[in-house]
Amino acid sequence: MSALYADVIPGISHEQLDKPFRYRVPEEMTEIISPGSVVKVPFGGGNRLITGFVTDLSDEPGFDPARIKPIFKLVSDNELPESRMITIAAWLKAEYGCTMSQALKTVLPVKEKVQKKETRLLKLSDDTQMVEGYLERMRKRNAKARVRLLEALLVAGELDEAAAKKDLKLTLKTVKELTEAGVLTVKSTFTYRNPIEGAGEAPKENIILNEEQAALVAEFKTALDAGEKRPLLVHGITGSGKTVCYIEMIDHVVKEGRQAIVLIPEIALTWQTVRRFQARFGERVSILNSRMSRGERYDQFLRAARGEMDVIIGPRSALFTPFKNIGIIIIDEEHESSYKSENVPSYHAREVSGFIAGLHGASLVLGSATPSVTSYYRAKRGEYRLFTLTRRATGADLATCFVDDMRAELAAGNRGMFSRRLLRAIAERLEKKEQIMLFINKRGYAGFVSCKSCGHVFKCPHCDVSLTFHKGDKLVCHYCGYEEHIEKKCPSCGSTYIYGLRAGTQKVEDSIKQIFPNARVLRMDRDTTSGKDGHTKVLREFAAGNADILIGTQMIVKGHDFPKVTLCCALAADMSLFAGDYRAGENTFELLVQAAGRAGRGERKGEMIIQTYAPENYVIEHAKDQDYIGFFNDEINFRGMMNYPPVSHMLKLSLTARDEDILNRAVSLLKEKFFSGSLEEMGVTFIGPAKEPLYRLADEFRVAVFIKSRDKDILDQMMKCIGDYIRSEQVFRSVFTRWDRE
DNA sequence: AGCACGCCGACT
DNA sequence: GTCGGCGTGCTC
Repeated sequence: MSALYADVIPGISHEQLDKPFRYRVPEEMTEIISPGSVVKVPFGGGNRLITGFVTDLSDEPGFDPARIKPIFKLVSDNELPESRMITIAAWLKAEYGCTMSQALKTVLPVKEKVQKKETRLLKLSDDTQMVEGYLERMRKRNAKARVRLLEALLVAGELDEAAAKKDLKLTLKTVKELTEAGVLTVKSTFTYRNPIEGAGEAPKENIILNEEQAALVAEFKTALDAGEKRPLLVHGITGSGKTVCYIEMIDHVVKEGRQAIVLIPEIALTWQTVRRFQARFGERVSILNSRMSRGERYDQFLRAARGEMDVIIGPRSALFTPFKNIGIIIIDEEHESSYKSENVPSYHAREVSGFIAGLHGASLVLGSATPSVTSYYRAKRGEYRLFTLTRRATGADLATCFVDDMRAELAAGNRGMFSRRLLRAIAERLEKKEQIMLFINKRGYAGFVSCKSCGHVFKCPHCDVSLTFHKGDKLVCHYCGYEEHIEKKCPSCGSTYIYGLRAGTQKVEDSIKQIFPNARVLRMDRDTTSGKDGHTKVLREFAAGNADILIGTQMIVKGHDFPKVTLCCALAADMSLFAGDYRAGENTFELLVQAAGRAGRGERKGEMIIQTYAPENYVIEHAKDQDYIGFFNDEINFRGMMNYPPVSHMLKLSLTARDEDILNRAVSLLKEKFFSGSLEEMGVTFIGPAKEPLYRLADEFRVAVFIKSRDKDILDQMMKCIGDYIRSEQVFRSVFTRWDRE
């Protein structure tokens, strides 16, 4: 289908122009124009030709046809970095159901800061007499703006143009005229900062790969040279030395004149890691992180576009670095949830990487000690290649892992929050002056209810996820909206000892201090890490040995290594295990294995203790043995049985409105229109609506519906179809909608 | 961003 | 009157 009209965003960085303008597509262009094309279009009254980016094609004019102008010319350089970014934005729009403007903001995050790259300094001419004369003439002519500027300059000598424009309310015209008259000179300087500059030369590392590592790098090189398109999943246990392999792979790619993007979860982006890359790539490597200003980040993008660097290391947004010819994208710790954006579009770095790698013909490498169930599933199906690293490069042993049944503790009369084994172990470590980490799996904790006597957890009969407690006496499923009254008695064992787990880090700290009054305790949570560097400060204190016990949420488990830690305990593993989310098992397994990896990084062997009411749960059992494959097999079974991703595909549509009635009306309209039997026959399942965990937030009401199908194409069509419907119906005008891919 | 338009003070 | 500067608003 050849489109008649194109949406063009002017390549002028100004907020008011950051929207599409409709143009007619001349016949000879219809076959070759596409979103991402760069064009010249007549713009404004004088029809001056400006550069624009095609964001969309359509058959409707959608604007007064008499006023639509034709595209002047197609700049057919689809190799331009900008053009590629628009192509990526167009893909984001289609894949995640957002608007083009939202997609562009994701891909070109600092577009409005373009002028920031250049600092323009205004300086008066040295010819004082001439300046005085000019000023006098302007005073007579009552050219207020010019007088204002000249007077300010006489006082200050030099002025920053942007600041002067703002403070003195000037237009660019005034400056231009003064420049032309010769009373003023403009000195412009471009500043590019390298965030890791000034660190001095990093010591050269003499890299010797072990057999496994060498095999991995060799495999990568052969596949790349053979044009292999499938991503490579590296399953390597903690300490197997994935980073050295990455460096070798990148080296291979850089030597071919191509660039590399390395994604790392922000907490893992430590100084030491950066140094290792710097040792090999020197000035040609740069980093991005959230603590850099927008301007600093923008500088990195400019440097990349100009070809001044080869390697960028950063969080998921580093994916949008405008390199000309990407050869490799690496996602380390690929299971991390921070790779999914919490904004709109809620893209997943893994999926976007696949698309970008496709554009550039680049290799995609994913690495993890506990791969996401999705990636491992794809590897098993042959969509990804799999490489396993089994040897620990450091030679340290894995921690011994114990599971303590808290039901048994209760039966034995222990009503405290620590098992007897844990208390013994803590005492022993304190004696030996070794360190201890205690953590609570709080992430995703939604307040499930269970029986403390037999461990029975109240679950949704339809979705097989834990029900969550809502005020009053209700238990609710947050996928399908199923509700039931809370029982007074356990339906499984008849005990009345039923309630939700509720333990905070504060309570743990109090309790520990009571039992071990001489122990030095550090607590890490939102209260103790208020400052900008709050948590690094706490972690540094602990690393320096200024405390015996570190208590916190899972954030203490990620991040740094502490060689003196020989005991790590998950105080309430069930909190994340029964989080009311189909990924609860996966998140818990990953967390427990990671925690076990924290214990015993030094020469002394470590111990890991898991406290639970569900010791027979497959997640806990496999975590105890640190058996990923065993866990995966059980987990994928569950996902398949319940039609959860990755076996099925799942979309979530969130609806938010100020008016509860309007929200209800909008949802029933959707149900009426789409929740039909014919779609069920096509293998599409609608679930919900269910109230979101925070149903009422900031005076808005929030519900969600889920759509599942084993066929991704059908789901994509559904998203488009529902999106069009929402845009066409009046009720949805005051309803905010967002899509999430699960 | 850059251009036209229209308002308002100063000067022929 | 009318010339020219400066603010305002629009650009498919």
